[in-house]
Amino acid sequence: VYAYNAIISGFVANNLYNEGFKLYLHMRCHGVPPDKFTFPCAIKGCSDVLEVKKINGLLFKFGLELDLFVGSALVNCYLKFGCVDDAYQLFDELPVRDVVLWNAMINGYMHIGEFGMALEVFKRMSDCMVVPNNFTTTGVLSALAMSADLDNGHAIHGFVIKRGYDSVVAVSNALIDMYGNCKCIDEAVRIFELITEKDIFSWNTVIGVNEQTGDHQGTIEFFRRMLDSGVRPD
RNA sequence: UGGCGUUA
Repeated sequence: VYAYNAIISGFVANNLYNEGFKLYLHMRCHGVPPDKFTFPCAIKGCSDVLEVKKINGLLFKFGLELDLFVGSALVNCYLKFGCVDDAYQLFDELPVRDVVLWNAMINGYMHIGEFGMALEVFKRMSDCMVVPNNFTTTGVLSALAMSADLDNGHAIHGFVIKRGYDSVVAVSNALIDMYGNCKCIDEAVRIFELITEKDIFSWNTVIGVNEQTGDHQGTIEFFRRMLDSGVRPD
């Protein structure tokens, strides 16, 4: 089982979802019992909801129905396929909810365009004394960017500074996107300039934000700086 | 050997 897990995990980590899932089926065919390491990867490898439900039904047999890692993978997968009710029911049944599980709910709602629900879950999470991490923060900021919600965006920005997440590139990138979509171009660019290690997301986002203003010269200038910085355009 | 995040 250890060997199967290692290879399945390798496949899904490299986006070879079908290969990963096929290997999971292969191990089942050969009577190798899967464990709590197998399922999160196998779930990620599922390409349709029926396979996910099949695995979900199997969990009881292995006593893994309350495993947080398996549960998070399921919640994530259900929301990816738009099965909000299944995801919520699972979330509700898990007795212990860690930050990753909350994140899976928030980002799942975001993924299907339910920005209001994403924000609701975020608030509930804080009520439950679970501290949002930088994954949570990037997800919520992205939801606020999509809904151009500057008020909540400002509030989250304050939280980001309080917790020191402003040193995390992905968080800064999400802030740039949020301010950009809220038409606060100067603030977006200010945050961009503060990033010490600008990545491909930083450049793409700031270029997109700047271009919205119709300032083509500025956009070209950002692009030139991007090339100079050694980040390859994609 | 395991689950969640930012642009397009």
